[in-house]
Amino acid sequence: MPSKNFTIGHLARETGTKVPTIRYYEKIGLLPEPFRSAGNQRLYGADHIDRLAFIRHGRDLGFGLDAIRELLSLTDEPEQTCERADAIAAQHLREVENRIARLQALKAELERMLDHQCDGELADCRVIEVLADHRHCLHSDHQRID
Amino acid sequence: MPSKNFTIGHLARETGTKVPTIRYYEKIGLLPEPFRSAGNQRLYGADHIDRLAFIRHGRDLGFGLDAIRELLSLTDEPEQTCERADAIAAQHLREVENRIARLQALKAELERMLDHQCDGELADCRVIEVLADHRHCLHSDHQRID
DNA sequence: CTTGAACCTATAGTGGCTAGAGGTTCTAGG
DNA sequence: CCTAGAACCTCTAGCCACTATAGGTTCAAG
Repeated sequence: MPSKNFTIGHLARETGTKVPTIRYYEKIGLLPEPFRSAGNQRLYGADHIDRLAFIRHGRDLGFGLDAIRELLSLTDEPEQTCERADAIAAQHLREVENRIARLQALKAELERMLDHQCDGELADCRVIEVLADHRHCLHSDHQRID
Repeated sequence: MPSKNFTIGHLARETGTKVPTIRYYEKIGLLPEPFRSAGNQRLYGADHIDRLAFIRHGRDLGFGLDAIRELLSLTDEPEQTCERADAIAAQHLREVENRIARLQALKAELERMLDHQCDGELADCRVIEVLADHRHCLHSDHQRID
């Protein structure tokens, strides 16, 4: 029987997570409900640390909670092959690459906008001008960010 | 007196915006309340098209609605210098650059994770392994994305 | 006069938390 | 044993920028 020693504050410090975030993960079923003390306070064990660290690391790598949920469920069936885990990671990599590409197009456009340093009045301001008229843009087919 | 001819659907098509988004912009005070028809339907004029196009273009370039709100208010006082508009755009450019840098670190980490193609069982899966143990990462000091 | 598209309002949901109110429990010191 | 204050509890609302749904009204064409 593993030790059930940690308070939620300990778990938070141990994993670099904020306390409300831990309760949030529990509410959405990402962390199992822990035991409670006589006074109704949550008591965690080492297995919770591991699971939460896994989640946080997934978040650090930009995975969404749904992806993390699936990756967690995969670890519960270790007889499976890597196939699904690799697919999830590869899909995420593709999304990250897409976002980088879109942000780089944005960066170029913003730099172009700022290149024309105008010290004059706002009526001649390049920034405002570009915003007011889409035709000033190189690529008018931006996709929404985020 | 300018013509007040367009329905909200026209304005939406004209600017590539969804109808509920236009109503949302009105609610948060980004678009002025338009005239209404006898039957209470919104009627827009050319000035609304310009203003909405400005907003959408700002969004395409990744500006937040607060930044756009300020840029719009600048255009109402054209005797101002470009200084503030340039500062807003420069600040946004810096944020975009930061996001690109963070995403590129992420991309490298994900590629490293997927490099080790494992056809074996999930117990040996590199993806899971890395997620389960932060020490597998090159940089353990990721900042949260978004 | 009827059909159906487009409009109206109002509310709730998205993701991933975060902040606050208002109350209880635990722990250390006196 | 008592008290102060830190840490815990639940519940609700807020963030961004929309998007979706429900349930109703108005408008244009046939």
